[in-house]
Amino acid sequence: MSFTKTLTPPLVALRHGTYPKRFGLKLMNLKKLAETLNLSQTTVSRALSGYSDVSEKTRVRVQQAAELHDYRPSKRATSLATGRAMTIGHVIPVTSGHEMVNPVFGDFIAGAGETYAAHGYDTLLKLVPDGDEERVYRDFKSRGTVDGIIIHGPRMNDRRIALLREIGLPFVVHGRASEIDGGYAWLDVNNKSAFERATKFLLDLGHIRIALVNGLEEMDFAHRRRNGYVQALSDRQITPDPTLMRSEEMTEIYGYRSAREMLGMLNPPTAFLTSSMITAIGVRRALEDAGLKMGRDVSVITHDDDLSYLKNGEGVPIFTATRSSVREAGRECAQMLLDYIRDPAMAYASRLLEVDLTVGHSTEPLNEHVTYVR
Amino acid sequence: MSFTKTLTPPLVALRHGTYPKRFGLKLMNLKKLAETLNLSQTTVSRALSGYSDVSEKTRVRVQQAAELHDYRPSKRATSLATGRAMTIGHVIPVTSGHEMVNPVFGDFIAGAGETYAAHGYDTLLKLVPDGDEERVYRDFKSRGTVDGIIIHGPRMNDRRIALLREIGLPFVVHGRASEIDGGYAWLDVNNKSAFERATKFLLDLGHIRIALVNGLEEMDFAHRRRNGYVQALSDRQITPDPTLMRSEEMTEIYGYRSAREMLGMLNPPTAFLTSSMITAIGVRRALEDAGLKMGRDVSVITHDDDLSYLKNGEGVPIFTATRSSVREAGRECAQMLLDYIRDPAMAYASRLLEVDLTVGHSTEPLNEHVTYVR
DNA sequence: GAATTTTTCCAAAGCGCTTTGAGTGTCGAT
DNA sequence: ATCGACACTCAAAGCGCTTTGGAAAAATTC
Repeated sequence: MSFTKTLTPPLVALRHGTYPKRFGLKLMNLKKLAETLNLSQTTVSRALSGYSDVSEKTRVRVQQAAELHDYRPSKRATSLATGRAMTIGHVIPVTSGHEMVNPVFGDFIAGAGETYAAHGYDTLLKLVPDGDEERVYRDFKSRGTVDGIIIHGPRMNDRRIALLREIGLPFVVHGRASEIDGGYAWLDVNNKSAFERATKFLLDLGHIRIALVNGLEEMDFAHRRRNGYVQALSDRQITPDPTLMRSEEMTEIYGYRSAREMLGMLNPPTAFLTSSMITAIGVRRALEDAGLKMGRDVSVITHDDDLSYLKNGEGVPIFTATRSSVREAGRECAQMLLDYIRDPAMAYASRLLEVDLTVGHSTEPLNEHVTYVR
Repeated sequence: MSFTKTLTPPLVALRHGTYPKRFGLKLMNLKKLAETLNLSQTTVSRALSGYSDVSEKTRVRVQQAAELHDYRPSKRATSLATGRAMTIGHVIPVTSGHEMVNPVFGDFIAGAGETYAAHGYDTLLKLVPDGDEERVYRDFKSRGTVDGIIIHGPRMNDRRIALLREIGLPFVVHGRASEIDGGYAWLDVNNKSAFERATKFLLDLGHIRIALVNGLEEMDFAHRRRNGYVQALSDRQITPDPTLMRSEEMTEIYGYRSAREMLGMLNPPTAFLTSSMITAIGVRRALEDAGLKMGRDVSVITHDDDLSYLKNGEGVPIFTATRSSVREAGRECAQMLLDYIRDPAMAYASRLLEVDLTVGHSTEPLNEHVTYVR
């Protein structure tokens, strides 16, 4: 009797023998532990789970034995028996062409991870090429890999939301999807208000030609930021100039290139509004290349996600910025999801975080006497 | 009969009812599918797994039914039955005080994730406070949560390596641990050679006072880089000047502060060697604040992990750099680990990646006539 | 056409846990 | 002595899969 497998991975993963010899013999399990203690599996299990069911004396005895034999219930078996994976999935869309892991993601997941860990949940990371999301979600659901997921980087009219509702997988959106009315849980930064305030701040300093170096506008957050920017200009009867607005993936290079191009215009901007610190750094580099001093000659405001490795200066910030901690957002999103998993009958929660507008060295009143070297 | 649980989470997670009603009824499972098809569970299972055991005709029939009912075998049940979790763990140490998720991590895991996905493995992310590692590893092992792990940020004489060997959990180290001889699988960048070459390059340009703005020196990679730097100087009969060497977490601020301080010295450095792009950007900012032009006045070389959101310029790089793609490292580490899990009898593999030294705008021959404004 | 091999299918045992429903023993109250 | 109440403990039934060891049916050989 010998069989072969014809299907190839990844359709079906390769099978090997049982668990490697090199890595130790069989582990302790509930059955053996119960035998050792002369107790039933039930009692041992309940003792370790802390049910009032079992006497204090027995519980202590069981716990000590468990410790002694380094026993912990198998996650696989527990989750099969309980029907809960005790795992949360994070799905990160990976757009081919410009594959990149958004730098804010690290801090977000650090925040979320704290919350999960405190509740006994694990974090599953899934990088998903555009278009594959549906397959992944359905897979999560039918294979029971995770108990819920967090959606990153929502697009404007994100199809994923309807999809997940249909599939029936608990989820919380980090951000929002415009044009989809309610019916899902989300946590977002008040992007519109943030950029409206930032723009007004620049206007108050006398700047009129304000450039917007935004993220990709199919991303919901970028769209909202743009709305805030346009709103502020309109409120002062200024017609937004399309040549001053850019929209791309927020890299350093993009900031540099955009600023460089705009500074080369006949009627260049006197202030920049950027969507990330990295991009702002690129803008700054372009300014310096052009012999301009940030602040004195040209003002810059950026959104700042308060990333751990990219603090906005010590004391007075380098950049005037609209700040909102993405790590904190992670913590809160995670809590929302866990609450929701615990009680799915709960109303959909949503939370809108206001930003701080902190003034740094990068903004000053309009300087009329800047010479642009072209 | 009513029981209560006395232990509190997270020691024991709260129990709830079965899976939420809101999220759909019971899913299709093997038993039901087999009934539907008038076949045994065995046959259905084997058909879906592609064993030669079952006839082509039946296999097609089964696969179509599976598709129709959106059936996929439960991951929980499969992994209990096979004894394999089909999950790889990534353990990221989180040092309290300066909690930060290293920015290179995102790209590394993007690379590793590609490899895992291609082999049907999931990625589990675990942020672990310093000192908790042992508990986490033992937990992984005894609960069977993962099939293997990748170790990040090895320290010089990292205790984790011996520990994991003792516990018997397959692992691959991203980096190395000096002073531990063999007996484990690793993949590392040739840090010593990289920094030795970079230093020689600067020496060849006439620079003598070269500052080293390094990562934390308890990190193995930083230690090796320093060795390379010292080696290059010694080879030219230059005694390393301790006042020109810094070692800290690689943030932008740190680069700025270090450069600022050193530029204020009586005998300031004419070139900087930094351990990350982010730090180099800080150095650059300090130079500009001091009215110096990078390249012309002061040279800078940095290590560049080739991060997706922080490319080193277009065309001619901004910074002369020792480059090595951390995403590629992720891919390779993952492959090593999977190979190892597949065949634990395999010899421990190791791989040393050489770096490219690419010349950019940030290095020029020593300029004797720089005026330092203090 | 009988004997043998090959192909195709299956019943049942396990993987290691949780949980239900019930049983035993003790104790104060009747 | 009997009863219910309470405190402990347990056997057994799942959870949803994979895999072993056959067995029946079909194809091949002699």
